[in-house]
Amino acid sequence: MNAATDSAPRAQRRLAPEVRRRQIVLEAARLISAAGFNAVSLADIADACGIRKPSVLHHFPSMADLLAAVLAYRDELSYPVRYEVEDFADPAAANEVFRSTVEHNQQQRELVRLYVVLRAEALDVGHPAHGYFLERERRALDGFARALSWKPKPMLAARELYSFWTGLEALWVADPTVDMLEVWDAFAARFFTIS
Amino acid sequence: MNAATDSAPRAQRRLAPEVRRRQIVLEAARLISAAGFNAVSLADIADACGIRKPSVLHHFPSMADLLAAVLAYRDELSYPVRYEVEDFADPAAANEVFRSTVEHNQQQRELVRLYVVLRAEALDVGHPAHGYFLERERRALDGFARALSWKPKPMLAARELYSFWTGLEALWVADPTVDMLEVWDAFAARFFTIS
DNA sequence: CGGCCAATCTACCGATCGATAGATTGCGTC
DNA sequence: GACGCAATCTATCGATCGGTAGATTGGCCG
Repeated sequence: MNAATDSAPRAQRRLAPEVRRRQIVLEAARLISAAGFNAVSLADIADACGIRKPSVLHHFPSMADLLAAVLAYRDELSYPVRYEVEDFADPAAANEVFRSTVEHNQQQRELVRLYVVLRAEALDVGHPAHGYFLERERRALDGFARALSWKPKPMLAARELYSFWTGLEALWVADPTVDMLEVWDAFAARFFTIS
Repeated sequence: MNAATDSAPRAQRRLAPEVRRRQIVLEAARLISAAGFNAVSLADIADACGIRKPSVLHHFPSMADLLAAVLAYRDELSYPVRYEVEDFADPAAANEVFRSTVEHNQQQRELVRLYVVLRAEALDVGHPAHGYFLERERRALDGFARALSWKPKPMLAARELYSFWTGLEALWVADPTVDMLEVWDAFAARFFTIS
């Protein structure tokens, strides 16, 4: 009955700061993506890591700091935003860039869910991630508009594409049986044309 | 300095149960649409109504019951779902029905925001509104597919339309300067065609 | 092997959470 | 004008919230 080597040991286990910090961020991201920031407590995160509340706060001064670290972790894992770099004279090429991102995101359910859940929660001006999503949304729309500069009204097209994009992710998060690529292709077949 | 007739009086004011219940639901809907159910407390709602916490619980046994009443109130105010009744052999007619709903929703910012915020929060299986949105989403998609039965793949088209629809509402909630009708028309010009 | 730094702990804080018990009082009815 | 129902109140509960203070101890370095 010795629990010294169990998966959830009682003994005090030390980890290198960077390792522990990483673990905390990963567990926090997992919990927050499942239920939202407002529904996750310091104790929940500590439990998930097998440590106590003050140990979490030793690595992150406050819950808001931890959330910031989770958002930074999310950015770090996000698909490279090629639509801000490349040239998009060719609609078909633009389509392929967006399409491959959809393909990539379909392998990252937790990260997409984190985005969907936090984005809605952060609509509140008082939410600690409000500013983050304000800025991120602005940059995304600008990038989309640049990638759609061959359209008559690039910003209008960007809003249309961004609406469909985020809506599709939300639908997929709610129902994992949905094939995002199939729905994307149906939309893209009409959207990525010069006419 | 007598506060007896002030807008926030200290004196005990009685209201007819149905009136008080209505007030509580309205204030709860307003607060929840702003910050989400998880961010609103019983005390917040009581304060907004100018009463104490136990008085709120006198009319609604628990917070979950109050949330259910808020959702029922939302349904009651929602635009009549004509796409479940009418015949949609004509794509242009279908477009007009959806379009008028977008037009209507653009006058109901708080209600739309309530939907957007709660929908994301309720992705969590443990959320008190989880079942509500599961059922609602299913019915919406079924209704959309029926209205799009002239499409080669009605359910695929329904998913595409629903993704764009909800995404557009989310974008508009985040940025009220967006003209939903303009973006809708850009999408609909390509979507509601037989080709 | 001894000493030090820091990762983690126990214990606790005041505030707030949703909810309950029971007293008060507004108000319609006879 | 007295009665009784019920809408509202005060007071309080135990649990939990994010966060702090200070003791403990693991593990590296000399």
